[in-house]
Amino acid sequence: MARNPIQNKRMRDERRQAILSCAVRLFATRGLAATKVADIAAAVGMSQGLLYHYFRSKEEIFVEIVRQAFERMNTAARDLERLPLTPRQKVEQAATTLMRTLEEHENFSWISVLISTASISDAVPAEARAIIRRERDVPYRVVARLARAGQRDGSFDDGRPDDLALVFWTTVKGLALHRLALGPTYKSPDPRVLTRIFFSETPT
Amino acid sequence: MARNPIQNKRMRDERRQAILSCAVRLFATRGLAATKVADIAAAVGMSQGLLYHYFRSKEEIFVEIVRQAFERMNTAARDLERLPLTPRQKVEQAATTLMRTLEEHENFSWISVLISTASISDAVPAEARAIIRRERDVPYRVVARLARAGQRDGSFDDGRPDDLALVFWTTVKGLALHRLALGPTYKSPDPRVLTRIFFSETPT
DNA sequence: GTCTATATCCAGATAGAC
DNA sequence: GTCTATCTGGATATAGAC
Repeated sequence: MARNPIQNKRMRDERRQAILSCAVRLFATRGLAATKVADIAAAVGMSQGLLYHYFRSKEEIFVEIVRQAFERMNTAARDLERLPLTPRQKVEQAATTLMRTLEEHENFSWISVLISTASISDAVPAEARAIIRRERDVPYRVVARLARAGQRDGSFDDGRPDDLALVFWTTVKGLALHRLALGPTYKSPDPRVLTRIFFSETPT
Repeated sequence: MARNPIQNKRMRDERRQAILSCAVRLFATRGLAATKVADIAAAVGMSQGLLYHYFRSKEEIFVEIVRQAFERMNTAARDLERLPLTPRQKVEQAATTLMRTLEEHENFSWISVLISTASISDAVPAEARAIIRRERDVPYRVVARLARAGQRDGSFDDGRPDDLALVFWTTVKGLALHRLALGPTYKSPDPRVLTRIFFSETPT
């Protein structure tokens, strides 16, 4: 019974995703170097040898995680920008969504921390570093453009748009870090602590 | 010519500090596991073997860094709290000092990142984890008390004090991360992005 | 105190049976 | 595709000369 080669590929892709999602948690909590291939294999429930049929090396797994993370994050940022909403509504939606995601999807925090630490590490694969350098500015630029638009239409307070975007995202990254440090105890703050960066009061 | 045993101890302590300050940078940028003892020894300019006359292991170096970092940070936080200033002035001073430190002393960012990542890692020595659990809340509590005081005397806006403290410190930690990611390009934002967490406008 | 040399261990990657 | 067994390199920590 010869199997469909397309189905074969799909099963292979699913297996690769399973490996990636187990590895994210380990890389984020232990770092690349301290994570053993044996740990990843155990987490996903396969032998160490088999793992090498899906990825050529531990580093390749890491690079693939970084690649996918930026793809999703930057797509989401650009999608938000295109929605038919006012700058103020976009910022409010972003803040609410981020606070909720932070609470509900632990995975978001893991990936955030993984990228954050990889950004400053010189112990990550060169290819990962290249992706990071190329992609990391996108969400900052989207928020900076939002800030500029909101200041133009008068609904935002003053402040350098680049500064505001910086504080916005560093707060999100900081909260992700905090969320993991606290574990299940964590409760996201009111989204207004984020929107307040851009405008003081919130009358609808 | 027999040497003074007190002088001997002082020289030994200085040497230990030199090792620690070299190791901070390496641990922060590579993580504990990826930092080789040989790297630390090379950075401080001694042989690998000699390093073991000052510390029993790589992990002991790490623990000592964490211990000293919390000692300094928490002392500074408690000192600020005791100054004869209004809550508003204390927050403004903290924000200004932190933004300036961030820009001028790269070391602050390294230590901040080291502690942040160590807080969520389960690949750090148990003793380091114990210190972190015991000490990490101190700065949050100081700022939360400040927020409460400022709300009582009417100079701060509303908002849950714990939320405000959380956002304050996560922003600082996030900026430290960003500062290292950017390198010399980095320029701190206006301190008002921090004070704005507590009160909207800044008339003297 | 300082070095060089080395014992020991452990993890990444591979080979080859099923 | 999946496993077990193994090769190999490299890093920690120690030993011992100076």
